[in-house]
Amino acid sequence: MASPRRKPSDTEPSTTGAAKLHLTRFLPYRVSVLSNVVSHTVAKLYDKRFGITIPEWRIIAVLGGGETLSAGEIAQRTAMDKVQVSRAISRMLDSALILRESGDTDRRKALLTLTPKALAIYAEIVPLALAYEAQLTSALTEEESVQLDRLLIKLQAQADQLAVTPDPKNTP
Amino acid sequence: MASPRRKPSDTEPSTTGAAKLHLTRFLPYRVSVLSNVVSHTVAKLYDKRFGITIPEWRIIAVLGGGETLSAGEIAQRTAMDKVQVSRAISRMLDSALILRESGDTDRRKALLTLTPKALAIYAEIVPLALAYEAQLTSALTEEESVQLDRLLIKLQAQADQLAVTPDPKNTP
DNA sequence: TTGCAACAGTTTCAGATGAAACTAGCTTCA
DNA sequence: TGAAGCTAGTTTCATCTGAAACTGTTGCAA
Repeated sequence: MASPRRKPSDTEPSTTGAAKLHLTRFLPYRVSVLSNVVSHTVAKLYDKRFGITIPEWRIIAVLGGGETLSAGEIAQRTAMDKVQVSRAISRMLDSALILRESGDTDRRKALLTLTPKALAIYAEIVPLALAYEAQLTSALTEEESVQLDRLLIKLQAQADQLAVTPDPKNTP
Repeated sequence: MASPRRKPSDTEPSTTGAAKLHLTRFLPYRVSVLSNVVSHTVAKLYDKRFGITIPEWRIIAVLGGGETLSAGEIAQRTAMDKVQVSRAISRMLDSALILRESGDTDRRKALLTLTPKALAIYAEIVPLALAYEAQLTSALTEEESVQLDRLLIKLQAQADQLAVTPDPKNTP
């Protein structure tokens, strides 16, 4: 059935001496798999009904309130890098979802606003997005949802830390 | 303080008539951002010290016990698609991390085993991976870790459901 | 048998990606 | 001023990716 060698009273310390690791219990793997499934599902939703990608959706989401932002500000708020934002914007210009005018004070900054067409998509897509989110969390109790919120905040903060400082011991 | 808008009795019904959506509170977005940061950090770790990618690491992880699996089985256990697995395997063949021999009974299935070189990487990498995971969860209490485990299981199950059946109402 | 559908794995193709180089506009300070 | 160095955003390049097409193998059924 399961484990071939029964006696861990090893005489051989090196061959399989290391700790074992089950991928399905490894947090980075689990988060990645969850994210993939969720993103894929959501991407299909957006693409099928509105013909937009997730980067485009994110831009619509942050500009949906009618605000005007620069590409850099969009990058910050959507956690995308500037290249991704630049490309999404150029697609959105083609499909008349966004309006670009260069700023008066600083002509490097482009001021970006959604077109009515994009605002209409926003109005339609938000309920769908929220419905999906609701379905996703429908398996959770109210209390668990609160826990999830707290855990995600903590994990994100810690992950950000570790991304900057890979190994504390190596940086004295 | 949780919910920001208490009174839905808004005075402006059409301009932003749709429900608003804050990206930073939208679960799919949050999971995606977390996954990106974690994956990126982990990928750097694996690449820098061992010159392997995450797909390769996953294959090493599932074969690390010394098992022999087919590519299809690896795909299942690593949640990668067969193309990804195929490509990772061909890279690993080049770098002598994996051994491939065609099966006796079914010559379509290739039997894959790690080489000693890969097992050595496994032995080295597992402690690093577990250390990263431990650092990631070090911000959580013991109880929170248990909660996280339960929440991830529930969310994954639900996400899988929704991936298969996008909208229950449309499938009578 | 042979014909055909199903399966394992690979390759192709077209698009997505990120790092680094690049362009253009702004700021600083000698 | 004006050279040097920022910053915003774009483009290039090399790689990665997933869907679909393809190759070779097996199983089944007429």
